[in-house]
Amino acid sequence: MYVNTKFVLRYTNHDFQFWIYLCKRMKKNTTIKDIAKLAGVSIGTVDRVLHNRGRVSKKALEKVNQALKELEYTPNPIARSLRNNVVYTVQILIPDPKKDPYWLPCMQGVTELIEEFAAFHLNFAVHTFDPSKPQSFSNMGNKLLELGPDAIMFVPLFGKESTQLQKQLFKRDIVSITFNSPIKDHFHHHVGQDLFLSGRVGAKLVSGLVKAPSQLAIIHVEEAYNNAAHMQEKENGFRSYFQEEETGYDIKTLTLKTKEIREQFDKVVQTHPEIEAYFVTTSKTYEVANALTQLGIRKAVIGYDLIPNNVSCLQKNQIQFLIHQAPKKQAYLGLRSLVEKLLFNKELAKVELLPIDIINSENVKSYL
Amino acid sequence: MYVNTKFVLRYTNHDFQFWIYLCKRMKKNTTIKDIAKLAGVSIGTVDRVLHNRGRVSKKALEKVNQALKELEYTPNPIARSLRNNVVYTVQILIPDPKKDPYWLPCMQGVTELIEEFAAFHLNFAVHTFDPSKPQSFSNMGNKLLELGPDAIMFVPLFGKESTQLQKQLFKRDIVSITFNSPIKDHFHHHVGQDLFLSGRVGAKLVSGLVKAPSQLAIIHVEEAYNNAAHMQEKENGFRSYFQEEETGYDIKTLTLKTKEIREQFDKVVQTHPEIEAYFVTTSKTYEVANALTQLGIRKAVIGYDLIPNNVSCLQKNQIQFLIHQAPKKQAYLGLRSLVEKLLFNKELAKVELLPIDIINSENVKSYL
DNA sequence: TAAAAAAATGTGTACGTTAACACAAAATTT
DNA sequence: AAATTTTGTGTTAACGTACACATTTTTTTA
Repeated sequence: MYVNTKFVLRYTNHDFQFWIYLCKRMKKNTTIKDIAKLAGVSIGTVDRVLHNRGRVSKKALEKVNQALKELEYTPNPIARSLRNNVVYTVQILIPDPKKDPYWLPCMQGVTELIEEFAAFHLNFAVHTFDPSKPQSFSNMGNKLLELGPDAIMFVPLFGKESTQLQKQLFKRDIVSITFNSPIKDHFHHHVGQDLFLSGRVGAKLVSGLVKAPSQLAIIHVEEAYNNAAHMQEKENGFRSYFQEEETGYDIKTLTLKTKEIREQFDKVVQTHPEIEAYFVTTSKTYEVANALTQLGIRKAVIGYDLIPNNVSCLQKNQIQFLIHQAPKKQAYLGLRSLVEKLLFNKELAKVELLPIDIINSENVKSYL
Repeated sequence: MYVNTKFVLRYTNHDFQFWIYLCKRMKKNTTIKDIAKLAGVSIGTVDRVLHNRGRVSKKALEKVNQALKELEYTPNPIARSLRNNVVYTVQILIPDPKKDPYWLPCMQGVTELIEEFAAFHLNFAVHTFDPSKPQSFSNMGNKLLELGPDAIMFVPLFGKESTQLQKQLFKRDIVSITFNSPIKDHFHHHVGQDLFLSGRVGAKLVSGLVKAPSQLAIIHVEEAYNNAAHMQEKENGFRSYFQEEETGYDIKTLTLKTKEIREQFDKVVQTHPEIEAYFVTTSKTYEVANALTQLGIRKAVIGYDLIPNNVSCLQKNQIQFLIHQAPKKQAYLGLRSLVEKLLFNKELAKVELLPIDIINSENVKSYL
């Protein structure tokens, strides 16, 4: 990232790669002053070149550019931030954690980042929307646009509405990043997980717990909002594993509605007693686990997310594995990328995929 | 951490906790100037009070302290760092990655951190020692002491030698942090994993793969260096799980020597064909997996660390699970804590325990 | 009581970047 | 040709902290 400090990375056994690295970094920080001196102009002129502020003769421009090239100048972000009275505003839009506890960790991730960058001139505001109402998302999105922030991070829970917001942001040159839910037309930046791969991870876990031949079920729990794409990716991954790696498993896909989940699931168990393992593609995993427990049936259950209900089932061994989507980490890293873009002009990655954490009753403590 | 910036954390539904947070943070940064003004003295006097440099009258001292209390002053680390000509030196001592690939990621973690803090006045030097020679550790340790660094991070691979180094560091008031290998007498700071818990995680994974009644084996691979404590903690955790949570499993503990591992292990398989699962407490897990493959036997194998040999076995399904000790993350976080202590006087945690990552053939890609 | 010494306090400058400002030279317009 | 605008350039004052040095005040000594 920023190279402008003196340091030594020594490698006792003279590993060459590390020596090169060392040498490259050991040079003294070049400042705007050095550039000015070498180019034979004043620092004011250098600054005008650096910021494209015009009022520079062709001759001076060339000399400065030459000097810049020779000395590999990188601005000192510390000095810049100290001097700069520019206060960047970052708006954050996430689903209301009160409607779905899954989003609570995002708040924590955001808070953590804010504290970390407290020394810089940044202005954050967190806004929430109702995850069951696309209209709520659109409304808040428009409000944020009116505030004219320098950057926005949001959860693109609704495909159409998100794309629309994205277009507006693009038009206004507002840097943006999304996290958690993937968005189809991504000419933008995103932090998330490879959902297809996470489906495969679930499949592998199931195949370890339940030996072939066996009947498996994928359970989609339909939320009020449409995260069908999300669930479908997981299903595709899950199925791909069994198609490519193992034989002897038969897989059913069942879709349940959140509100009638108990009745519907009881029916599933009655009509398909042969199902040995359930792979639930949402954080509603505990619903399946609880239903099975009440029916007095022990089957393998694998699902998503460390929300309290799921963790509780995990610890009672009613769920064998959970896949952790790490919302806190996603929010933290997304916001961090955004801030580093603003402050240090660090390039934003198109997509940043986080590791897929496997959680069981034992390591769960170490993640909370 | 540092509170001195203006920002707003708004929570649309007026969650009170977040409002309080917001209010607390919204106040303007107080500077040394504000203090001076309120106390009716010059900034020089305030500075002398802040740094206990003496030459301040009792009256002035009181006034300044009063002002400091009233305005909740926190120094701006940015400005401090810009001004400060103090260059902190940080020495790092880790086992030579050429002798054991496990340590290579540490180098990467260190490098990453160095780049991140490039804008500050820091001076890093990485040194290595031979993980099979305690003498090598002691020698390098003494050399580092002579260099008189401001902080040291090291891997306390050898108990006795590490404690000795620790004492010297303590005597000289050098901030230090250890990582990866736990050290017994820890009046110091440490980043690592709960090894007992990681043993339990392994046990839980085994119990999912192999149904009771069944025979299990814990394999310790003795390294040239003594990490017996390390392995013992994992064994204790492993056994505790089966004592407390499940019945019907019989567990054998076997200790093999690295050099004669093949012959020794073949004997184990011959004399104990009933063993259904192997829990290997070191990164030499691939040795067990390879031996089993050559003998044409399929058993459950669970072990430690994402070194290339292990990953390769994992992908060929010769190892079912690996527990990731995240050496890169450990090195990165340890060094980061150290640096933040030096630059921002942030308090060092006594112990920082990282999550215990479970890796299978599918999610392994997302960790590399 | 004056001079010298000691103590207390204030001032100025630097860190590197940024941008307003001043000023001269060149290019236009009147 | 004079007046005005445009353009190019250098100077300087912040941002907040830290410390050397200058200055003032107080105390001690002769």
